[in-house]
Amino acid sequence: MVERILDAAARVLEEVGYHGASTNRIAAAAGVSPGSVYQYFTDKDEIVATIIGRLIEDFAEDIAPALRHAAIVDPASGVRTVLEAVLDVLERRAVLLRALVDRVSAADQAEALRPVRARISDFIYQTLAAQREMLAHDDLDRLTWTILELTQHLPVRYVLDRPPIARQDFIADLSRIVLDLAYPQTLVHPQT
Amino acid sequence: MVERILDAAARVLEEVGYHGASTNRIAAAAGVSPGSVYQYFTDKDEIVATIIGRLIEDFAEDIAPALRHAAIVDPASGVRTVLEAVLDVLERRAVLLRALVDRVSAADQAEALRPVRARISDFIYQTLAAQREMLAHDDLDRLTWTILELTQHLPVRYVLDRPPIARQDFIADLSRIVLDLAYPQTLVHPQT
Amino acid sequence: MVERILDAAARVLEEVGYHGASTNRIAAAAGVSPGSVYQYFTDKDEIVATIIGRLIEDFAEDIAPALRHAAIVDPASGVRTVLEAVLDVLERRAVLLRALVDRVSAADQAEALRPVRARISDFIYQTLAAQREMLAHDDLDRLTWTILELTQHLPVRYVLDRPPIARQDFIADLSRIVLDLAYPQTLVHPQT
Amino acid sequence: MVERILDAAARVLEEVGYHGASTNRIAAAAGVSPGSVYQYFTDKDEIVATIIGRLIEDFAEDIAPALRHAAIVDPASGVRTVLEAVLDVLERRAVLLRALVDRVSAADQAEALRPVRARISDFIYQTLAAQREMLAHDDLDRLTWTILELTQHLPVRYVLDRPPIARQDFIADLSRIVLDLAYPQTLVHPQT
DNA sequence: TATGAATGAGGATTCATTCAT
DNA sequence: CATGAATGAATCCTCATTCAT
Repeated sequence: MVERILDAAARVLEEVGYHGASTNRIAAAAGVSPGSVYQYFTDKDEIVATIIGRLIEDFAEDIAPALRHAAIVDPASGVRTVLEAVLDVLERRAVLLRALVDRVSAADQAEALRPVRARISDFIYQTLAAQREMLAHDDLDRLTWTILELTQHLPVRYVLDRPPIARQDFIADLSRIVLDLAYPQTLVHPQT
Repeated sequence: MVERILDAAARVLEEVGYHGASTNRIAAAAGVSPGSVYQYFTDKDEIVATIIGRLIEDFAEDIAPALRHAAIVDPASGVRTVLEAVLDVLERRAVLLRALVDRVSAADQAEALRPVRARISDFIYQTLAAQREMLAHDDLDRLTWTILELTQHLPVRYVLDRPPIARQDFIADLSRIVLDLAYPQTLVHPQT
Repeated sequence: MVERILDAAARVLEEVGYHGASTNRIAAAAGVSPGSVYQYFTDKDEIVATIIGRLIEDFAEDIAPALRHAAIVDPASGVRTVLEAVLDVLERRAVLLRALVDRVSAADQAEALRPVRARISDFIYQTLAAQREMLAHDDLDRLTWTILELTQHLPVRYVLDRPPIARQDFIADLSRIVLDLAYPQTLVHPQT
Repeated sequence: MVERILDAAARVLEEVGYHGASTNRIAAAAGVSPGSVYQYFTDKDEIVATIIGRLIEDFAEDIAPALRHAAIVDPASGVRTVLEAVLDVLERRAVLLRALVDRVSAADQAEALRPVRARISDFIYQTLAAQREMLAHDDLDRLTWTILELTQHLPVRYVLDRPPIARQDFIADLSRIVLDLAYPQTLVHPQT
C-alpha cells in the first residue's frame, strides 16, 4: 500500500511537478482513497520526503559497489569508477530527479539528503585519512566538504542541463579536479 | 511603492518562504492593500521573479569591477579577484539568498538566472579564447560550462552551508581547481 | 446533495439574482461548504445552467401531453390545449422563472433553451407539414419560427407582467393569431 | 464629457459585453480617469442604464415619423410603415442591441424601457380608440398590450436571431397578425 | 473640476485534511 | 483498515469606488 502510494506519487510528480501533485491526484493515481493516504503518511510533505528518501537510498545503494571498489584500487581509478556510477544512477532517474530538483524547495531536498551526505562524507573522509601522507594538506574536513560538493552538484547539473560535453570528458574533468585537489603532487595531466 | 512591495515581499519570503508568502500577506507587510500589489505586478510570480532579478542584477553589478580587473591581470590573480568578489556579494545578501535558493523552485531560479549566466559565460569564454594556446585543450564550451558551474555553485553552497573552512582556504581551493582546469601545465601547487 | 445545492441556488437566485448569487452564498444557503459545491459542479455557471435546464425540462415534460393531444385533434383545439398547458407550467414556476428571465443573461438563457426550442420547433414543423394543403403558404420554416416565437415569448410576458387581461382572453387572442397565421382561409372570428 | 464616457461605454459594451465592461476599462476607452466617471455617474449601472436610455430614445425618435404617418393613413399601411421603421432602427443598432439584450439583465432593460413603452402604448391606444367601432372588441387595454408585445418582441428577435425569413415576409406576417387582431372583419388575406 | 493611485471587500476556486460509515 | 464525501480555511485576483492632490 505504502508502495503503491509512493509509486503513484513519484509518477504524478514526474508528470505534473510539485505544484500539480495534489494529494487527491496522488490518491487517484494510486487507485486509493484520499483517506487511505493519511493512514500511512501524516502529511503531503511526508510523501514527498519519503520519495526523495527512496531516491536517495537508491542512489546510495547503486553507488555502494563503486565505493567498495574504489576503496581497493588506486585513487585515479577509484574516483573514475565512483563518478561513472554516480552518473549512471542520476541518468537512470533523471525524470524524477528533474521534477524534484526543479520543483521541490532546496530546503526539503537538503533535509532528505542529509543522511546519504553523511554516509558519503564519511567514506570520503576515511579514504582520505587512509592516505594522509599523500594529501595536499591534512585538513580532511575541508577536503571532504569540497570533494562532496564537487561530486554531488556537478553531476546533477550535468545530467539535468545536458551541456554539450561528452560524458567521458565530463568525467575526466571532474576526476582530474578531485584528484588534483587531494593529491596534487602525483598528478599527471593527460589531455583529451 | 514598487519598492515598498518588493521590500516587503523579500522580507516575507525570507521569513516564510515561497509557500507561506501569500499576496495578501505581502500586501499587509508592505502596509498596502492587496489591490495595489496588482497595480504594479501582474502576478505573484512576477513579484518573486522581480526580487530574484534584482538580486541577480546586484550580483552582476558587484561582480563587474572584479571581472574587468581580471581581464587585465594574470589568470591566478584574476580568478582570485573574481572569487573574492563573488563571495562578497553572496555574503552580503546571504539572508535573502538563503530564502530564495532554499524556497523558490529551482526552475524559477534558473529562469531568472539565465541572463547573468549568459553574461558571465561570455566573459569566461572570451577570457579563455584570448589565451587559447595556453589551455589544457581547446574545447572552450566545455571549459566554460565547467568553470561557470564551479564558480557559481560552490560559492553559494559555501556561503549557505558555512562549512568549517576558512574563506581564504576555500578561495585557494576553488581558484586552484579553476586554474588547474584551464592551464594545467603552468600550474604551481602552493599548499596552504 | 446535488438536489440540496440546486434548491438553495434556485432560492438564492430568486432572492438576489445572478449577480448576488455568489458560490459561497449558495453553499451557505444549502448548509454546505463551498468546497462541496465544486464536487458536483465544475463551475458557478454550471449550477445556473443546471437550474435553467431543469426548469426547461419540467417545461418540456409538462407540455408533452398537450402536444400529444394536439396532434390528434383539430387545429383550434390543439392550439388552445397547448397554450393552456404552457400557461400552466409558466404560472406554476413563475417565481423562479422571473428570477431567471429577469436576472440571467439572455445569452445563457438561449443556450439552455436551445434543446427544447429544437424539440418544439420540430413538433410545430411536423404538424404543419401534415396539413400542408390547408396552410396560408408552404414556407414551413417561416411559419414555424413565427409560431414558436409567438407561443414562447407572449406567454412568458403574460405570466411575468400580469397585464390586465383575463387568461381566457389571452389564450383566445394568441390562438387566433396562431391559427390565422397558419390557416387563414378556414378562420372563423369568434369575438370575446 | 458625459458624451465621451457614454460613447466609450457603448463601444466597450459592444466589444466585450457587460461582464467585460469594467468601469476602469470604460474610463480608459473614453480617455478619461476612472475618478471622472464618477463625477457624472453615481454608478456603473447608471452608465449602462443611460446607454439603454439613449438607445431607446433614439428608437423612439426614429419611430416617431412613422407613427405620425401611421396616424393619417389606413391601418394596413400604418402598421406596415411602423414595422418598417422599427426594423430599420433595430437593424441599425443591432450590435449594441445584442450586447444589451444578451448581457444586461431583463430587469434593467425593462426599467429603461418603461418610458418608451408608455409612449408607444399610448399611441396604440389612441389610434385604436379613434376607430373603436371597427375593432374586434372594445377591450382597448388588452388589444394595446398584445400589439405592443408583438411589435416589440418579435422584431427584436427577428433582428437578433436572423431567422431564414425575408424581411418583407416577416413584416407581412406581423402586420397581418396585428391587423387581424384589431380589425378581423375587414381582413383580407393576401398570401405571399 | 479632473486625476489616478489606492483601496478593500468580495469573488471563484483549490486542496490538504478529517471522520462517519 | 479503507473509504470518499465533506470540509473550510486559504489563495489569487478583480473591480467598483474613493479621495488627496
